[in-house]
This record gives sequence, C-alpha cells and structure tokens, in this order.
Amino acid sequence: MNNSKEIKKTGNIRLQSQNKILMAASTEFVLQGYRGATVQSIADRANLPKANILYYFKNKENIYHAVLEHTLQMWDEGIGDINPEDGPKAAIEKFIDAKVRMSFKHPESSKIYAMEIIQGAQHLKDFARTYQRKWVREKAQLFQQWIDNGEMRDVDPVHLIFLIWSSTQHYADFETQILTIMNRADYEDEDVETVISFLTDMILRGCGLK
Amino acid sequence: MNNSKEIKKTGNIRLQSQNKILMAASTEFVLQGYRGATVQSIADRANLPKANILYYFKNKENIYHAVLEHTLQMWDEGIGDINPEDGPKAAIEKFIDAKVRMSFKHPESSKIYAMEIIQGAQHLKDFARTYQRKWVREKAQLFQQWIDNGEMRDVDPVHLIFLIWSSTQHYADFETQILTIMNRADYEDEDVETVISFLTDMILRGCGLK
DNA sequence: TCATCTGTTGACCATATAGTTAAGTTTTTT
DNA sequence: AAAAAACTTAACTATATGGTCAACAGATGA
Repeated sequence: MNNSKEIKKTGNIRLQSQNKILMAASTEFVLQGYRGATVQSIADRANLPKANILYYFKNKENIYHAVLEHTLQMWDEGIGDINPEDGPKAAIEKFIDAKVRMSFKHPESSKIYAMEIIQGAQHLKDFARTYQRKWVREKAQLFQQWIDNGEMRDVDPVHLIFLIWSSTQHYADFETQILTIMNRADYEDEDVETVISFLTDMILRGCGLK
Repeated sequence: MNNSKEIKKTGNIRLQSQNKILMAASTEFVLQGYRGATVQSIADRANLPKANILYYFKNKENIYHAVLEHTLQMWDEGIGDINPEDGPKAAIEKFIDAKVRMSFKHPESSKIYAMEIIQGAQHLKDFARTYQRKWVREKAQLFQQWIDNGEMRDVDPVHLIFLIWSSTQHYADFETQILTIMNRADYEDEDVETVISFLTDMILRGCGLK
C-alpha cells in the first residue's frame, strides 16, 4: 500500500508533466507543423524549461510520436462502430453522430491527422495499410450486404465511407475557414446538433433511407 | 519587333526559372510544410543553386506568397460558377463536376490550401473574410431562392456548400490515405468519373433533386 | 542520517539554415 | 565593339535549433 502510493505519486508527476507537454506539443504541431514547432516553443507553451521537455521525451521526434499515438487513439475511439444488427439507417446515424462529435470535441487531433495524411502519411502509412484498410473493407462488406438485401440503395460503400469521413472531419480541419465565413468567433453547442442533423439527413436520403 | 522579341526572350527565362522554382517549392511545401521546406531543398528539386533561387525571390516567404497566389488562382478558376439560370440541379452538377476535376488535376494546390487553413489561415484570413465569405453568401442566397420557389428541398445552403467542398477536396487532400485503402498506386482517369457520379447522385438526392 | 532514485535546469555545442556578397558569365543594348 | 544589364554561383555569415551535460534539488527508503 505504502509502496503503491509512492509509485502512484511519482507516476502522477510524470504523467502530469508528460500530459502538459503533449498538449502544448499538439498545439504547436498544428500551428507550425513538425519542423516549425521548436522544442523551445513547446517548452514555452508548457511553461517548462527546454531541458525538462527533453528529460521526459528523448527528442522532438519522440514527442511527435506520442502526439500521433494519442491522435490515433482518438481516431479509434471516435470512429463509432458499425454493427450488423443496427441495420443501415441506425448504423449510418451512429457513425455520423460519433464522427461529428469527435470533430467538434477534438479538432486538434483531426488536424494533426489531416496534416500527416496531406504530407504523405510518412508516419501513418502502416496504420492505413493494415488497420484502416481492414476496417474499411469490413464495413464496406457490411454495407454491401445491406444493399444486396435491398435494405438500402446501391451506392458504393467505400465512397460512402469517404463521404462521411470528409464531410464530418471538415468541421474540425477547416474550423478557421468555416467560422470566418459564418462570421463567428467560436462554435456553439447547437452547431454540433445542426451539423449532425444536416449530414444525417443528406446522407440517409442519398442512401435511400429516408 | 526586335525589341518585343528580346523582351519576350528575357521574360521567358525569368518566367521559366520562376515557374520551375514555384513547382519545386509547391512540392516541398506540401511534403515538408513551410518551415520544413528549406531553400536548399527547393533549389535541389528545381536543379538550381540556392543563390539563384534567392535571386528570383528575395526570400523564402516571398516564394511561399507566390505559391499561395497561384493556389488561390486555381481555387478561383476551379470553383465553377453557380448560375441562377441553371436551376438547382444543373448548378449542383456543374459545381461538383468542377470541384472534383480540380481536385484530381491539381491536388497540390488543394493540399497547400488545406494546410494553410488547418494551421489557422495566417496568410489567407483576408481572402476568406472578404472574397470567400461574399461568394458563399451569394450562392447561399441563390440556393435559398430555389428552396423558396419549391425547386429543391429545404436544406441549409451554407452547409450544403461545405458538404460539396469537403467531399470533393477530400480526394485531393487525402489522396495518400484513399489510395492506400483502395490498395492502388495512383488514381486513374475513370476514378474522376466514378467520384463525380457518386457524389452528384448522393447530393442531388439529398437535395430532393433525383 | 545516509544513499538512491527521480526530477530540474542553466550552460554549452555542433549543425543546419536563411540570407548576403562579391566575383564572375552571358545576354542585350547602343 | 563597348557598355550596361541580367543572370549565375561559390563562399561566407549570423542566427536558430536539436540535443547533451553536469551540477543541483527533492523525495523515498533503509
């Protein structure tokens, strides 16, 4: 007990610092890109001396790896599963709902992910090649079954997934543009619901489910 | 005549070099980001000595400005106009068609644009605040009229524009991911048509136009 | 109290990079 | 052909940056 308490205590300091660093680093990586984000700028944002940053993470690339790992975890949690028993309508509704909420809740994750892909997915190629490809194949097959059963219109399932990804992530990645165009300073809670119902409506109709 | 010929000649050398530099710079900026793209790397890609790059463009930021200007010109040309006389169906068809073709033809422009927006649109805020906002307002009004006339379903015109932007640009920006997932090396000509017909079909249905 | 482990930090270094300069070469003009 | 303008480029400079190190501080356990 005494032992575990002590471990927890030191562990907390570690985790606290690491978290502070990762948050600061995420912001810097989004704002300045990988090369543009300097260890010093991350340190400044985290209110820690540079050497302290490099005590917790051996080097800049390791910080980035940790940020990416966190991003992928978000992606994984936020994807919202598509279950056979839901049927196409509920499945699409849940999927869109999860992705939109994720976009509004963790825009930095979406942005870091987007920048990685745009720049050629150097660090994520394996992820896309294995995990993601498998995920898309599986879900596409599911949609295809629903199509074959006449439960939804005959639309290309893979492109359908791309459509849902792109239209939902857009609100995170292009936040700046969207807010500027709508002449607003920030998103509000009701925006999430508006977007969900707009996209759900459009896409369900596109799939002949409404 | 002699005079104009000579001017043209020198002008050509200038333009040729500048173009070579801008192409190389675009690639580097996409691949490495603004800070990550070094003048040397641009020089290498353009097969010119570094000092020569800086003879044509006073500094790195000027290169970037020139690249962005080119990007915005692409955006402007590729947006495809939305005309009142087309009616909603043809208008949406034309709009999607233009955007998708642009995405497949000039993915680097789309990528540079996307990275700028994701990073906070430091260099494009004015563009979005004036030109783009006006464009969206105008086109949204047009859609609203069609809606009021009962020519299309009552969907939020602004979000409709966002949907078309996001879903079409996705094929440029997330090229790497899409190709990896589809287990392909490159896009083919027929992909453009597939995407156009998929998105047109989905979105027209969403708008009750099919 | 002493020893050890964890964390903190200023000072330092090697290197990469943006940008300058000066000495050229080539092209254009007169 | 001579002068001027446009272009080319190696060498250099100042600075920013990633990363190391060594000295120190604080907690923990015996």
